[in-house]
Amino acid sequence: MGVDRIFDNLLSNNSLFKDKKVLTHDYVPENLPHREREVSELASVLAAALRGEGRPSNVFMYGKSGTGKTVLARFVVEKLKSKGETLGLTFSSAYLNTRYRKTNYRVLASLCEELGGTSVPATGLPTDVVFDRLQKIIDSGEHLVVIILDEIDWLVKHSGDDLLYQLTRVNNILEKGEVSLVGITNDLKFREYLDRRVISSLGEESIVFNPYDAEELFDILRKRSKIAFKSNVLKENAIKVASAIAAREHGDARRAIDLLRVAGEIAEREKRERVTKEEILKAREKVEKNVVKDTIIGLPLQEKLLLLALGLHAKTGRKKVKTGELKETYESVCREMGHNPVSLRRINDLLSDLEMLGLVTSNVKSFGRYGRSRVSELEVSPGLTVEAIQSEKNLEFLAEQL
DNA sequence: TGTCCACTGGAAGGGAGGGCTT
DNA sequence: AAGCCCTCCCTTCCAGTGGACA
Repeated sequence: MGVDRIFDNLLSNNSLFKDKKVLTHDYVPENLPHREREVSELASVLAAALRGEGRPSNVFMYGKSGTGKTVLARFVVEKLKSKGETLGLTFSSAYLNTRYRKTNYRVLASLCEELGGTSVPATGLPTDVVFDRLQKIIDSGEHLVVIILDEIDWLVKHSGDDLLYQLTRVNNILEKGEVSLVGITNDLKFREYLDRRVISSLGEESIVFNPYDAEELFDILRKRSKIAFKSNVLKENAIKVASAIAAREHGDARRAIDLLRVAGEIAEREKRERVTKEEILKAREKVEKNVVKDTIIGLPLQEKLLLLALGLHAKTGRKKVKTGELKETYESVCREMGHNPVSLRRINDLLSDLEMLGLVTSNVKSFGRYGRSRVSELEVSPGLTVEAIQSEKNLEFLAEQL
């Protein structure tokens, strides 16, 4: 096939999608079916700003992944901004996921960038200087700023709740601007990590999100697919299957939407004219794999090496490993690859990280006379781990041995 | 009942990479 | 350019600990 024709084929191939972006994660729909209660709860809190009743309370939103917390927060804040506009009021907002920016410094830097459009150097500045900058930015606006902190548990587990405390207190210092915080977490026990003074000011209001059931998912998927796919492409039965699958996985709407998108892509590639149950089932496997793979690919080198060591243990049949044993394997992996191993103390921290990502489970267990250790276990298939890690060139060799 | 193992996890500090001030 | 101070990632040090075993 001539090079010039490679793309011809892909382009001429009649797409099954009408508007594919409707099936991506950052798409915010026109309305949020089955979340009317939550929408009105958040809206009624934020409405204080519209009524001129001063700063709205900080809000805390809990619920498992894919229950609509993130999209709802963005949705309501957007509505608030546009309603404000009609009343001649200005609001601004910032959205930040602390899973990827989990130090105080980086959170503040991101907020400065998003609210003030000024870039902050990656390191070098004292954190309190960045905090001052943020304060000035907010104050110069002379209006309410809504800060949405998603997956806020990552920040707190990694850096403590000092920053959160400072942010809840910042209104006392600000002269003109005001801040309302919307914290989002899928860790239902999150409160336990917080200092009481933070709970009392951050948890002024809280909204709990329950998982969607199969019927609700079906309805959501049907509405989305009407916009996303050309007519008669997606069979009703396929939507049923997708919603049933997602309902079983704690009602994760995001996963369900992924299923539709990937199923559509599979059908296109296989040059089908319809998306059926078959494609959904194929998509299911692929989506699961992709989530895990992307997570692993994004890992720092040392965590990948650790994961490989866990993979080696899983391969030899002893899935549960004490940290001491894991360290031996990990060190031989490092030797093989020509990397310097990190200390035992550091391994512990890395394991905690991997556990938060859901790639590993671990429990501290006592073996009485034989000491006390964390027992870790790989939660994903060793094969998939290797596949993902192979993308890192210099690890290929070792990965082959698994 | 006490001992003692094999760690865990907090605290402090070092050095690489970097910005700000003079 | 020098000197200072910062963050981030990591190390070193160490007190603390659950429970099998003597």
